[in-house]
This record gives sequence, C-alpha cells and structure tokens, in this order.
Amino acid sequence: MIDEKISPAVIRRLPRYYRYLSEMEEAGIDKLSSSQMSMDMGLNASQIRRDLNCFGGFGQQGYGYSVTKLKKEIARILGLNKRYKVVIIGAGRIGQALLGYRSFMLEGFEIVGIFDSDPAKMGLLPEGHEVFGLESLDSFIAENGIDIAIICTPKEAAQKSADHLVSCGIKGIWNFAPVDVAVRRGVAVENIHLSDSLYVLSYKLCK
Amino acid sequence: MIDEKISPAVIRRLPRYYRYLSEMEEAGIDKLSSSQMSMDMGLNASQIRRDLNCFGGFGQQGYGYSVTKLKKEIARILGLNKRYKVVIIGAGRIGQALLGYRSFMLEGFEIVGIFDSDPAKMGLLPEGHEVFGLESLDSFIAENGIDIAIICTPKEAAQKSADHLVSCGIKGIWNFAPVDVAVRRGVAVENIHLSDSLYVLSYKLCK
DNA sequence: GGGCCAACGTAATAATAATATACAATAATA
DNA sequence: TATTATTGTATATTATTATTACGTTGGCCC
Repeated sequence: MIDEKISPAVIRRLPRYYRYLSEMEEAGIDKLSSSQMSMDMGLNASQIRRDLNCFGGFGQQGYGYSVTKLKKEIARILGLNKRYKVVIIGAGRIGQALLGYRSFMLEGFEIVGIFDSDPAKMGLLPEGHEVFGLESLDSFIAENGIDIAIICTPKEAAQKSADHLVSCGIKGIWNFAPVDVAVRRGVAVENIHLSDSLYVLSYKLCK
Repeated sequence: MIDEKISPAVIRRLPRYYRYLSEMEEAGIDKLSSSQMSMDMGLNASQIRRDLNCFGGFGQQGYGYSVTKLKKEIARILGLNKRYKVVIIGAGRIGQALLGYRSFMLEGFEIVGIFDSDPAKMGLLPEGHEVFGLESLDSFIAENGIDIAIICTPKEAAQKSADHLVSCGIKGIWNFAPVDVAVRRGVAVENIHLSDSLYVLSYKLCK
C-alpha cells in the first residue's frame, strides 16, 4: 500500500467512486473519462484524477479509465479483495439487522458470531444464527481468527466492550453505539452515529 | 435561527457537543470550561468557543458554561425541542430495526407509519405496527402531516421513492439506501452510507 | 472597592482541502 | 503518420477549517 500521507478527505471519497463505478459497470459502460465522471458525480475532473493518482496511474492517456479495471483497483485499495471474519457484540435490533445484511457478506465481510450479555437473548435466531454469551467471546475470537467486531451494545457498555475486544487482539471496530470509543493506536475504529445524523437532518429542517 | 452561513463542519460537531453535555449532565456536573471540554473531547478549546459562538454567547467570562443551559441551547439549535412525524419506506431489516428504536421517539421523532411495495410484507409486525402498501402513502402523508421520511428500500428503488416523497411535500429525508439521492433545493437529505463506512474501516485495516 | 484571575469572545494567522488552469506526454484512431 | 482525446502532474487560486493569540469581562478575595 502507498505510504505517503493520503488525506482523509480522499479516502472518504473512495467508497463513492467504488459505488459509482459499480453502477456504471452494471449499466454496461466500460470506459469513462474523468470529465464524464465529474459530471455524473458532481466533483471536479482534476480532483478525480488527482484522487486516483494518489494510488497509481490507472488511466490511459487519450482514452480514459477502464471501468472494470479501475473498480478492481479501488476494491484492492479499500481491501475489498480480502475476506474478513466478523463478530457482532449486542444482539439487539441493530445487531440482528446487521446479521442478516447479505450484501456485507458479498463484499468479503463474513459474520461468524453474535454475542450478548443478556441471558434472555441467548439461543437460536431466525436463519440459524445462534447468540452466544459474552463469556465465550475470548476463546471464540482466538479460535476463529476474527478481524472485525461490530459494537451494537447500549452506550453504557460500548467502551468496556471495545477495551475487551482490543485486549483480545481485534484490529478493527465498527461502532454503532452513540459514543466515541477510545482505542490504542493501531486499532481502527469507524463510528456510525445514527442519531448525530438525524440531529443534523433536524437542524437542516428548521433552518 | 442565525442566518449567516455556518460551516457544515461546525454543524456536524453540534450533535457531538450535545452527546457530551448529556453525559456530563447525567454525571451531575453543572459547570464546564472550554478547556475542560477540550480535554474530554479532543478538540481545540478555542474551536469549541468559536463553534458555540456561531449561535450566541452561551458562556460567562471567568466562569465557563452552564451544562444544563448549554445543552438546552444546543437542543434548540438542532431543533430537538420540536416534534417530528416520521414514516419509514421499506419494511426490510433496517426499516424494521429503526421502527423499534425507542430512543428516537424520546428525542421527538415519532414513527407513525411503515410502508412497503411488497405485498408479502403487508400486515402486522411485532409490537403492533402495521406495514402499509405504497399506494396509500400519498394520502397518509397528507392526512398525518408527515415531516420526515426514512428511506430503507433497496438502492434501485431509492431515487424513485425520494421523488415520490418530495412530490408529496416531505421536507426531510433520512436515506439508508446506498445511493446519493437527488432532491430539489429546500428538501434536506442526510445519508447513512453503511458500506462506505465499512469500506473505510477495511482501508484502515490494510494500511 | 480595587486588584487579580479565570475563562470567554473574537481577531489574526496558519493549515488543509477544493477548484481552476495549464500543458507535456502518450495512447487510440483515422 | 498526423490528429485527437485525455491522462498525469504542476502550479496557482480560492475556500474552508483549525490554531494561536490576546483583549475583555465578570466574579472573587483581601
């Protein structure tokens, strides 16, 4: 992977490029110029070229970008060519909803276990998944080589969960609890703050 | 509401301040200085003061900010003192998960209907909610004075749904479909791109 | 009540990111 | 082989965001 510091702004745009390219590919388009992308995506053409060039020259002068090739390259940059083993912590509504999210699996994120502290939640869910107790988490992570944990606990439990997961060697946390969990350097965290987004919507509504 | 352009970055921080203040209030703290907040939140103290001053001088020199007062002010700025009526479009996993999200209701977002195009989904859900057909959406929105719609459809249907909702007079859209829906000026959209966030996590993992 | 101090409010500055412009290099095409 | 399109890249400009610096104000103590 390229090492010189790439700005977070660029990185956050990569998934958008990826989505766009997937759509174009589905639509049967096999060639795109930066100016075409620019019009479709509402970004500056030169910014697009610059973004892509952070990772290498994927285009061809006088021709443009091959949709399939570029999509594959971005997938590689994002690490979507890998497979990740994932556990979910918290078998509430969100946890269960994510459990059934088939499209994650397609992209290489395989949910192999869901855990909860509440004994009432233990046992079989629809579709054959089983909810385990938290006491079995450590050994499960060790035995199954888990890469990513999704935190779907109430906010009170989130930081404790994160600490626990990190101590088990988890390297990536996808956090749905409405707190900013703190982890040591070397562990990646992405937060989905649902209510933050809803509040911003509310703000926009009363402007 | 203050009119001079306030930067999106500031607005996105407001929910975070709100969360932080709620926690401090719960913890029984009634006074905070910007430098204390700065340490807790990992933001620059002066940035905090500037952010808050976009909306008015809520602090007191030589003293700091009253937690309760500041929290109330931010709630007002975000429009959380209002009540919103909300419909969900799409009764799949995410739609159903959001339907049961009690905490939204506490903050003034009341989900009053859930709709789906699939006849197989019609009928009663657990907890007494009923899934309606899309053909009844127009009249439902008109009769119930709906403010916000949550789009939980597959990506193919999202833009069509958005168009439909806007034509019914909906002013705010909370979009969970993995596309950027386009709406006319005057309609607010907030996107939750779950997979974008997951992809960024994946990127961070293979850095 | 006067001086001191804490912490705000805000102006000035610096850093980051986005946009625009330009152009040589190069592959496709006719 | 000439033409054309479009990249890759440099540079400049503008906009946005964050940081530093400091004057101002109100509370508090002696």
